[in-house]
Order: sequence, then C-alpha cells, then structure tokens
Amino acid sequence: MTEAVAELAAAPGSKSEQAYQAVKARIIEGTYTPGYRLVLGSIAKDLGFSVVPVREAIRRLEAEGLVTFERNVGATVAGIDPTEYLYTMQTLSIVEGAATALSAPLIDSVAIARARAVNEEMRECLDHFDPVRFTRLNQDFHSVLFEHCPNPHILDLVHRGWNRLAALRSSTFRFVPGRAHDSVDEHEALLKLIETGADADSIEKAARLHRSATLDAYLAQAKH
Amino acid sequence: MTEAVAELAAAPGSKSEQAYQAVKARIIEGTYTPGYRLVLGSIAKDLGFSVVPVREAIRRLEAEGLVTFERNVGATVAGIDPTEYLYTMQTLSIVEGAATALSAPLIDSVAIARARAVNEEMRECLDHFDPVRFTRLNQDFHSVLFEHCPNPHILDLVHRGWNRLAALRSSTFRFVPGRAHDSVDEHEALLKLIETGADADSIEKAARLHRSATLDAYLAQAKH
DNA sequence: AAGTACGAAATCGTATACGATCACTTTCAC
DNA sequence: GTGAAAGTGATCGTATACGATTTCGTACTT
Repeated sequence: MTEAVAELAAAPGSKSEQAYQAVKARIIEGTYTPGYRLVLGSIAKDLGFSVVPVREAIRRLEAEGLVTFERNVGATVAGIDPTEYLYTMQTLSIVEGAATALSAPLIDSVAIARARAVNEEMRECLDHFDPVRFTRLNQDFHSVLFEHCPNPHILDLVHRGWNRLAALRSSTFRFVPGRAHDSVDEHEALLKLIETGADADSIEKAARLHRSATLDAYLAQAKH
Repeated sequence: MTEAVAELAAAPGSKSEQAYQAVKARIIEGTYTPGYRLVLGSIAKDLGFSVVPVREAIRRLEAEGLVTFERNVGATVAGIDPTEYLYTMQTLSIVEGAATALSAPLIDSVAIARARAVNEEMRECLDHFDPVRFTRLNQDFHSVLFEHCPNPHILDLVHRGWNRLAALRSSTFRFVPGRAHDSVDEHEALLKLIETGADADSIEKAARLHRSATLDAYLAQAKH
C-alpha cells in the first residue's frame, strides 16, 4: 500500500511543481508567446488550483529568465530582444564549449556512434525540410555528448540556455537551411576531434565556434 | 507625499525580498552554517512576517544552490561537499575566464589603476594577516574588471558562484596565506595582460588558471 | 480640444487557517 | 530484550480572504 501511495504522491509532485512544468511547457511550445501576460488568478483557475503555487512557479520561471516580473504589475513571457538573444547565445557558446571539452575524454565509441547516427538523421531532415525534427535531433546530438559531463552545474547552465532558446526560437528566430547544413558538418568534425583524442582546447574552441556560427547566421538573417 | 511613500515602499521592497536578503546574508556571513535547519515558521516569526514570503525566499535560495529543500521535510543550509565545491570552482573558472576576456577590451586605464590600487591593498592585508578584508578586496578587484562586462548573463553567473562560495568558505574552506600571495601576483600579471592589449584567448586562459590554482590550493589543504 | 485629476476595476502581496505528510516516541507483542 | 507498529508532534503545502498598489477609463477644467 505504501508503494501505491508513494507512487501516487511522486507522480504529480507538488502543485507548484505541476504549475511550473505546465507553464514552462506552454512557453516552450509556443502557446504562451513572448509578451503574453501571465495573470496569476487566470492561470490558477485554468490549472484548477490556487494562486500561491502558481506564484511560486512564476517566480521560478523568472529566475530562469523565461518570464519577467514586475512588482504589483504582473508577469509576462520574456521578450525576444535581439540583444537578449545575443547574450544567451554567447553564454551558451561558453558553457557548451566547456561542457564539450570536459565530456570529451569520457565519451566512448558507442556514444560516438549514437551521436553520429543522430547527426545522419539530421542530414536527412535537411532533404525533407523538417525543421521541428531537426531541432529536436540537434538537442539529442548534444545530449549524447554531454550525458557523461563530469560537472552537473555546467550541464545545468546548458539546459537553462536551451530552455530560454526554445522559448525564443518558437516565436521569432527561424530555421535557416544554409546554416543547418553547415551545422551538420560541424557536428561531424566535432565527433572526429573527439574520436582522435584532440586536446581539450581544440575541442572547446570547435564547440564554441559551432554555437557562435549559429548566432551569426541568425543575426545575418535578422537584418533582412 | 507620494515621494515619501514611494521611498518607504522601495527601500524595504517586498517582504519576500526582505526575507530573501535576510536569510541570504545570514548564510553568507555564517550565522546559519551548513546543515542548519531552516524552519519556515521560525524564520517567519523571527523576521516578523508570514510563512508565504519566507517560503518564496527559501525557494529562491534553493535555486541558487545555497540551501537544499526536501518536500514535506524542510530546508537546510547547503552542505559543503568537497565535490560540490569543485563543481562550483570549476564553473567559476569558466565563467570568470569568459567574463574577463569579454571585459578586457572595455577596461580603461582609470579602471586598471583602481584595480591595481585594490591589489596593493590586498598585498598589505597579507602582511597584517587580515583574511576577511583580503576576501572582500578580492571581490572588489574582480568587480572592477567586470563592471563593464558586455554580457549581463555571464556576470550573473559569476555573482551566483561568488555567493555560493561565500556560504561555503565561511565554514570550512579557509584562508591559505601561501596561495593568497600567489593570487596577488596573478592579479598583477592579469592587469599587465589587459594593459598591453593581449589577445582574448591569453587573457581568458590566465583568468581561468587564476581560479583553478585557488581550487588546487584548497584541495591540497583539504588533504591535511 | 487637450490635459489633468479623480475613481473604479483589476491584479498583486501577504496573513491566516486548515489539511497532508513525515519523523520520532512510545508501546506492545514475541 | 528486541522488533515492529501505532500514535503524537512538528512541519510543510495549499486554499481562502483581505489589503495595497497599479492601471485604465471617464469626467472635468482650462
């Protein structure tokens, strides 16, 4: 009996946790677009519970940069200021670079093979023009690389950056086929570096450039 | 009248903010040592307000890694697992390295002079053995370097790392005079690199090593 | 007609209250 | 005497209620 109770209690988690997950999902999938006003009372009514847990969830999302919050005014889904985008991408390039360099010595041939398979799938997505799948596979690719990252703090920073990007990307910044093609090639080059046991500096630099190049492509596109 | 009211309202901020600042200060200054049990009701009674804002403050501190929180059990000041310390220092070395490299081109001679003055004060602290002042000046030194950092996200990561370290340092990890002496020299070397307009890579590497060396010194000390 | 001042509605911020969960102690059976 | 099980106390989790602040619309004045 205790098992069932424990399972039941663990599955939904606390309501503040539920609210957090629910609102976060809606932001990331684009239901709540940037600028959307998050009214505590309305969300609470929608989810079926009170404002206190919702408030806590919103504050957590604020800490992660997904929403902005102003006292006595309320919360809105974080905007997509190009400057903010630049900050996020720059930070990601740094933490991803570090994460890749730290993980590289711990990645075995099996993981390399898996990453390569994912990358080939991404290449196929280019032919069929499937940006949504491409984006998901891109995360998978890097997840394989990072899954043995020895520093969980750095991994956490990577994930935060991804979340933020997911929220931004779903609205404004769009898929750039030319860039995507380069991206797949860079993935392959990165795998080769890791396979051959290149020094940490080279790997870090390559991983950084990979992200920076994506930033540059988006910025170039944004000018048009 | 509106002025006075606004001032009065702005100074203390919201109660959740007050609670956050108060508890955070107590953790950093060492009043609440790692393992200390943070009971919502007690803290609320101490600070003179209700549990809801206190709860919010605790959750914020949890997000920053200063306290751990368990459902239906409560919060305790985060422990000082050497592994956790290593993670934090490693992450700091990366984000500080990046912050320094990004800031370097924007640091003018006035700021350099200020940083150098702070560093000389630190040198004096070594003679008089004043670890507390030394630690504060150390933060000042790096603050001068970072004050024009073009990426606020990275700066935020640096500050989070500092907070966490402050909480840890006040309890277990102690001042190592030998290391402190090296640290001052490294500061001076870093200033010279920035003055001479060294390339970003060199500056980043130097800043990273500065932090890594501190980590090594602490670890070596911890073995005894 | 434009700007300002007032007021009402909406929303946030916090206190209080009650229910749920967990740790600990005590008791009972073996 | 040792083990488990039930009961008790403490603490967290959330709902509800009320006060504080802001915003927006409207009417009034110039």
